[in-house]
Amino acid sequence: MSGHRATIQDVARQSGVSVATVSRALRGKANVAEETRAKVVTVADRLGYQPHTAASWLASGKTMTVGVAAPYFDVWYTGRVLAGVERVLSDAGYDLTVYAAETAEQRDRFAARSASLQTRVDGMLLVDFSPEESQLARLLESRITLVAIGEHVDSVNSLAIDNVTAAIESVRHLLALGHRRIGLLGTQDIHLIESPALTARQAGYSAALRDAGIDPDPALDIDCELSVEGGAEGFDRLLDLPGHPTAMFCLSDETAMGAMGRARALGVSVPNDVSIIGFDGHDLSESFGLTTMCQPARRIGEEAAELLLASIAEPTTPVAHHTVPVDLIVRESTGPPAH
Amino acid sequence: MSGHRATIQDVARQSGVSVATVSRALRGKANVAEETRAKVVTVADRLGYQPHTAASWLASGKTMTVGVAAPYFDVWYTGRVLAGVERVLSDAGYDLTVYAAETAEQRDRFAARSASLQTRVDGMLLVDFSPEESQLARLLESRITLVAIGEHVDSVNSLAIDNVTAAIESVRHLLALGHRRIGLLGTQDIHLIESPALTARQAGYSAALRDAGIDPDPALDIDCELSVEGGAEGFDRLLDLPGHPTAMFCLSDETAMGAMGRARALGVSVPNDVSIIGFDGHDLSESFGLTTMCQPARRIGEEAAELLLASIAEPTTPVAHHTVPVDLIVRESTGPPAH
DNA sequence: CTGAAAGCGCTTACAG
DNA sequence: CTGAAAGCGCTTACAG
Repeated sequence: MSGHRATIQDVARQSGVSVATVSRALRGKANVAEETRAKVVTVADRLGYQPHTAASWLASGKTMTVGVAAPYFDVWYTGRVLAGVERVLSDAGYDLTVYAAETAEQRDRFAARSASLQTRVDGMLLVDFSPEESQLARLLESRITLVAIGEHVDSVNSLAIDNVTAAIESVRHLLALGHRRIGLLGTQDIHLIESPALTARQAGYSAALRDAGIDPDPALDIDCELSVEGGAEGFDRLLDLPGHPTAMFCLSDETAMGAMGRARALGVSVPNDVSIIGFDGHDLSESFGLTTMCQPARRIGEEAAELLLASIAEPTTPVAHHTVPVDLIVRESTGPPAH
Repeated sequence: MSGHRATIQDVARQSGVSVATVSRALRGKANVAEETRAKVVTVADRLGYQPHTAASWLASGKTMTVGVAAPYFDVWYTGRVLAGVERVLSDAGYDLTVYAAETAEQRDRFAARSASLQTRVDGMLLVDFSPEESQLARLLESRITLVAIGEHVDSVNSLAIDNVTAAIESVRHLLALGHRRIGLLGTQDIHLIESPALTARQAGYSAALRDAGIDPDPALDIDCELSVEGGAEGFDRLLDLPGHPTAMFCLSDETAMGAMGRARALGVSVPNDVSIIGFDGHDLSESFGLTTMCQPARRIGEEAAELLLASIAEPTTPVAHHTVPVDLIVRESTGPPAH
């Protein structure tokens, strides 16, 4: 009414019952006379009453909030996962609080807050965030319900693709076309933050080559940023190499499309002069004619959120690691090497 | 220690002071003996004490959390804005809670929660979310500190580009090249949720045409989705038209790139057969050689967050509307019509 | 500089 | 089915 928030006291007073009854009535608990409930609801509506968030949290111990720690909210993969997570959570009545966790410092700060996060969220999603031992220890100690996305973390529920196998399959596609010198683009975060997902893809790349009797050439490992710009820059670096590769395996589609854009600008023909393969299944990969290893990012977000909700509801469920299938989509950006 | 969270009581007991002093010491308030503070900090560290989130909120009235309501977290623009917002907020010690607000129903649900949001966040960012009258009323009534991004909302601080002028400039570029039949792609959300930003761009499109003595042809207004897929579909629809346009103004870069991808697949030459211009300045627009109206999405997010923090700190500041400049970048996707 | 006390606004056994 | 009361864990005037 008159400018200030209505409290449960106001509702109680105006409906002539106790605050305990108001609480029960409004939260749909049993043991409230239908008549009483109707009266309380009417008054609450009229006053525009909604419970004080912090007061409910404090009294009930539940926050109806889930946190998600992820790197780079402006990257396609993260955005997709986030959209999936958000849909499932909001359907279930949960709010979503986001935490940037790309740099080592951010991750540390995040883990250091574990104790207070425990009282801030009911559960936490970790996207491409493989905590260091000390970070994991804090997180586990705080007993926050956790689900890891994109990486298998010991003693934590997780949902991820098999990056090694996916990378092997990608590189084998290039090998089968006849390529022998295959570059690797986008390994910067392997060195910067030891991203396990990327490290696994790198391992798959090496394994596939070795399996074909080829020794991975360190000179072909380009540690450019995993981004459009990084891909463009990496493409240049790879082209400058004496005896440049005839194919490039890019660790993300954004990197791959950056490389293709650079090729277009330079008049380098894809795939005739150089084949390019990406990783993600980005919306735009089809428009680019990009061959890519498709992962269902949005679905991953949804499933992870469902897993988290289930494990919030049933905290004793044993830890499980789920693997999500991927799918190689061959398009025009890959072909046999020239001559 | 022994499995359970340490409370301020534990710290008080073990450091031999009152909880009031612990609170002051840990929150860096003045009027605490340096010696006392040191002791308290030591004990708190040893116990891994961190304040209970809800208890602080309830007692202090501050949540150190900001909310952002935005449509489509997996769209480039939203992701960029979000990344900018996140950076500024986390630097300032604020958390970020996200609310999806794309459908009319989501927006309604969101506005209906105003009273509880007031106790959940210290301020709120509204991205491309021009509330209906009743929604705005609730929001204002709840006295949440608001900043609108992308659209000017009456009686709310805002930060936006000038969509009308930007669209006029885009279309004039095509007119100057000699185009007379210019299609418009991506107007679906104008009809679905009356997106004011898109409506403004549409208005600019019409104004530029009329100004050149051309009557906008409703048949050239394609209400496809503002997305890669939508662009591809819209491209087909436009091409199927008898006497199809020689140029297409796409309301987002994703739409434009979807259209370009379709052109590539069909063997339609851009810009020789048809010119395409986008809107956004998407990372990949350069790789595509796409002419586009560039808006500094990340910067917009950062500035809006700064604005919000300032107005949380100084709630009495008068309402202001800020306009952010845009920049037309001409690339290869636009050229003179073939005739 | 420090402590005792009130208060923030709910939820939840516990009685009845 | 309902109410009185304790308790959730802090912060913040108010005294001293």
